[in-house]
Amino acid sequence: MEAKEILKSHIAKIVSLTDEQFDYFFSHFKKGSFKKGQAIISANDLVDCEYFVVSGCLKSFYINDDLKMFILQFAMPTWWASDYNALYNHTKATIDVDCITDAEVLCLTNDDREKLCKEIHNVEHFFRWRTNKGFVAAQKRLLSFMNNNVKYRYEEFLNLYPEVYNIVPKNLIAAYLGVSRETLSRLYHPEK
Amino acid sequence: MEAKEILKSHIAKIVSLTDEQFDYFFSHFKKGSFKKGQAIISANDLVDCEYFVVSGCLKSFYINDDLKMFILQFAMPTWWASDYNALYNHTKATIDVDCITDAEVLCLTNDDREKLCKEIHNVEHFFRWRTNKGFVAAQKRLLSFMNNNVKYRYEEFLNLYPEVYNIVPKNLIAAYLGVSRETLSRLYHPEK
DNA sequence: GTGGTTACGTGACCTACATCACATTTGAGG
DNA sequence: CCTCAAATGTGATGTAGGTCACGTAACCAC
Repeated sequence: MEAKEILKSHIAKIVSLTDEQFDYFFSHFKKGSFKKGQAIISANDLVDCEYFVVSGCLKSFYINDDLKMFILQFAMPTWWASDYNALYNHTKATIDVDCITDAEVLCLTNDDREKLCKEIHNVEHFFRWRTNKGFVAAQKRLLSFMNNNVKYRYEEFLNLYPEVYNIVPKNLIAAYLGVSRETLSRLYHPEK
Repeated sequence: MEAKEILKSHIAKIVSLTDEQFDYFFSHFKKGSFKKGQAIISANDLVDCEYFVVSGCLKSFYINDDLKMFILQFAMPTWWASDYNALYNHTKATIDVDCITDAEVLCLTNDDREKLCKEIHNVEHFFRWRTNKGFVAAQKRLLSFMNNNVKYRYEEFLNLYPEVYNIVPKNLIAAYLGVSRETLSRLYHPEK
């Protein structure tokens, strides 16, 4: 399936756009192809786009002063990624986005999104819906963080994102769970 | 200032509504008054409203099987609160919302919000903006959780929400930070 | 007032997870 | 098919923060 079709059916699940509306909407996206390991956003960049994943897998992550990595989000096909804090507030990136596998994405600038939201009411509805989802997911993850130990969170992750689990190395899953890779390893290889 | 004025100036910071539009918008809200300690949403309730705080302070929180409390959010005047997961997905509440102090709120049902978002484009814009803010804040908190120790997070909280810090007892702040009240106490009373 | 609930302080001890160190396996690229 | 880097396993040891226990102080409600 083409990038355009993938985006179209993704949007259609939430709002109805006429073909003309969708074509107009789509005309604001720019295709991008990236290789495994390649950076899409780097800390201190100016961020002006968000990225819709057509194929492959991205991660968005923060690197702290000790060079420890924390993964905010994985992004599989039909998911969106960016440094939303930087994007919305026109500040420099504090997080990185890069490719876990080769990936194709569709880029949409912040300005174009805002323009489209103004011009097409249903587009604004779509983006509101999407953020609502993201907000609820983030709150759930926060609660799980406070409430559950690593083992539970690991299994929860496995159930929630089996398709990610199958692609992503365990050290990255550890970085998503906020735990050391050693501890994660010991979880499913109980010593002795 | 009246509830209506407070809501009006809160909205006006983000979008412009005509007076007629705002009056119509406002006509969908129902006033509510609650006493300190009173529950607004209880786990297993059906949730059909979200709440705009006019005065006082609310908390939304989860109680786990060991009866330990985790605070998702405080809500001061002009902030919004609900069990958004339950509200958006029409499921039963898994979190509670109650009053830390006497409080006045404006209630808006989910159906009315959706109706208003459809009818008035700018209203949809406002709610998209609001959730964007919430999403970014939740992601920041998540990162801080993974990256920083309790002491740092406590000070961060203090800087971010000084007005909450002055109202709310420390055991609730501990529940927000996801830490035991004993540990929090030892932080600023370093034992000799 | 007084009694009782809620907030807060602090010591002793426990535990989940981090860190460091090193060995082993895997897999992608030449 | 080889090589080298990345991913993974595992032991020893350290530590932030939890839990339990108990005591004091502050604040209602009556």
